[in-house]
Amino acid sequence: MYDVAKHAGVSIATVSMTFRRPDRVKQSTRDLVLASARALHYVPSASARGLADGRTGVLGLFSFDYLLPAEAAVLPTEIAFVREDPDERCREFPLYVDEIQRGMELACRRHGYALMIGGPSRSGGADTVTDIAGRVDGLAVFPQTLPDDALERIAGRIPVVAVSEPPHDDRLSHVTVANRGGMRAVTEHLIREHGRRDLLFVGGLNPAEGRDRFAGFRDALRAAGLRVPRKPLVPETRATPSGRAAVTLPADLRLPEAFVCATDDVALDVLEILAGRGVRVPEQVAVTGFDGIVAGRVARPGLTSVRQPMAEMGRLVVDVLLRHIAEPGRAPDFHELPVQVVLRESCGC
Amino acid sequence: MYDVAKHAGVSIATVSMTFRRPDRVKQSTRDLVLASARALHYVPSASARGLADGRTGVLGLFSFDYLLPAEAAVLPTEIAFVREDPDERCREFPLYVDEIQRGMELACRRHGYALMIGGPSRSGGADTVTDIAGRVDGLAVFPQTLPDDALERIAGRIPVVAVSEPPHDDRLSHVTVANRGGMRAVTEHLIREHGRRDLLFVGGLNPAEGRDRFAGFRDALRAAGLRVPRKPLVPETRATPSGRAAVTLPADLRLPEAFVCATDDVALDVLEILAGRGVRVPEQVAVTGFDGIVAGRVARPGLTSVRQPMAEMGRLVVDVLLRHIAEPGRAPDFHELPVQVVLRESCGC
DNA sequence: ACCCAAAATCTAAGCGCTTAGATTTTGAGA
DNA sequence: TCTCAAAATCTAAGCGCTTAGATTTTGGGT
Repeated sequence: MYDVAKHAGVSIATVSMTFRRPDRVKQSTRDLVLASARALHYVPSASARGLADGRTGVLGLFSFDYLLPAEAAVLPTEIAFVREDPDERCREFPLYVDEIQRGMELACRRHGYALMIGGPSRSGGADTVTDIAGRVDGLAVFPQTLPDDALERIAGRIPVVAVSEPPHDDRLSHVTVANRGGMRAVTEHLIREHGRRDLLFVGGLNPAEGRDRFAGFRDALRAAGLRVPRKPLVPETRATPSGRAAVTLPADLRLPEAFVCATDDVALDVLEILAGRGVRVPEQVAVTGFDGIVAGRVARPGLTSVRQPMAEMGRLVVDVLLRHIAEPGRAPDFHELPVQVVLRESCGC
Repeated sequence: MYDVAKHAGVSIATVSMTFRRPDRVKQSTRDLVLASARALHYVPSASARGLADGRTGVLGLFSFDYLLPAEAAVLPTEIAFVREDPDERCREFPLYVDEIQRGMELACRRHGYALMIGGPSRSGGADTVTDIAGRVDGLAVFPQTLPDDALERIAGRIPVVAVSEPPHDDRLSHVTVANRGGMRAVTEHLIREHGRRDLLFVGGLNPAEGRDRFAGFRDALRAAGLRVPRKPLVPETRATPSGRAAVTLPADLRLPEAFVCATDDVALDVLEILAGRGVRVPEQVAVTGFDGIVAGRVARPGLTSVRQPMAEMGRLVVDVLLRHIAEPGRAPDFHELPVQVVLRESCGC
């Protein structure tokens, strides 16, 4: 900036004004400054600006600790022909968090913010997060990515919204979905439309979310006058070749009339296990999921699921952050968005 | 930091050292400082650090100007049941750029960098990009997002790599794929394995990329001794209800034995048009795409395509950026990655 | 030609950190 | 107990911007 000022024969304040408040600078001066900036390849330092005016113009997203594929996949140097890509690929991307992220990207762009994406790395989560937190004006975090005390520390400095997580800390804003109602709806569908009465709930990996969904499952059974189980089936997991944690089912498991799964991820694993055991879905047993991820439509049979409005969630997360940035000290917001039951083949439809 | 220093009874230099070079601080002092930091909810300012040491620890991605969906989608407040989601949804996400982005995310995280995502917004591209450029240590840009002069201006300040774009400026690093060889391979597959001899190349929306792919198409025809067309069919586009630009085909178009499309996006539009006209694929005509996007596997029939190694590209982009950051003044890198032909039903397989 | 408010521009004080280089503390060895 | 190099800590000078408030310029009215 000093160079531009010298080149244009003005003070640095004028250069700054030219960019920040062009209306306050005489036309001729403005042109002069802009010409100099162009000539010198001037790129303003966002760090300096952020330091000077106390805001960065960036929102942050602290995302999952994705499995990090092996350092360098060995690529064929020749052009290869493959019959079909393994289903596995869709299981890793896009997940529902990716769709929420996309929603945030769009919303950020619309509001003139950039989005910074980080997540826990092997070096340990707490450090990385203050790293991110120090760069942004507001932060969205996915569940299970951060210890609560780190969250609160950050929330004391900048707005934080917990995404896709049942409210568990009233000092944080929350954006979540109708986990309970959605699960109840899909369960009732199985009962009413497909006459299934022997339903088994298969739990997921996130206990908090799963709790609400299990409650919805029980609501449906209770309303239908069926026996209401006390606990979900909590499956074991194993690591797939690619490193993903996949659910396993006991070999001697009695086959219910339907597996009601806490997440699509679990449901897809269940579908795979059943296929491996020669069990036909939905003829012998129905399977449903929750989330509405892309892999659910690629699967055969197509997975009946409860879709979260992910893009909308992302948008809302940004709205909430911006609102709290504009209005510091505002009380935390709480939003629960509606869901949609997507009927495909795996429920019997 | 000043508060932490006061609270711990040390100088700010010691606080800084505690975080940057812990080995240079006595154990007892370090504990004291960390305790104070925790007590005061200290979150270091990345702006200040970036300003002081000249690097931000962030890589940037300047991405497409996605179509921005209408402000607030009206969500049902009741739980709705839908039979299936329209294909349209997969057409918008994830695109191949999203998969590259994901590759960058992972690579960034592995190297302790954060990733900042921005793109042109309605307010005009050139401003936003210096905005992004000023925040990062290196920048990846997708094709057609920026005027060349803006790119060069930035490249004069920080490393820039053009992603998925044939080299067209030797002052920039490039990461691209075997567009020509890949297209030749899939075309030869149609000719050799399926006996198609009357092939029509349908151009895409990115002329530069399309040029190489068309060249590969011609290579295959020439090698097979078939008549080699001078030009691709460049289709008109129309806006879909959701705002996407979809390809159209002349109503009186003579049906070839195969549509060889420059991108999956075009190929999927072609599939849809053909379905609308009652033409059976692949029985009456084969269709192939290029890119390997997720929507291609969701489509019926499954789309035969040439898959780019997108995750790998993202990883490589990050490698190139980091290399140039570590070694300023290094000459631009150029990488062309191999592709894979994915055979599904639309080619007749 | 002169006055004076409005417009344009400038001066200078930070913003919160990093890091040479200066200063103080430490503790092993005499 | 004293010495002195090594270890620990501190002082202070920026990093490149923003923005009050001070100063200068402008130009319409007399």
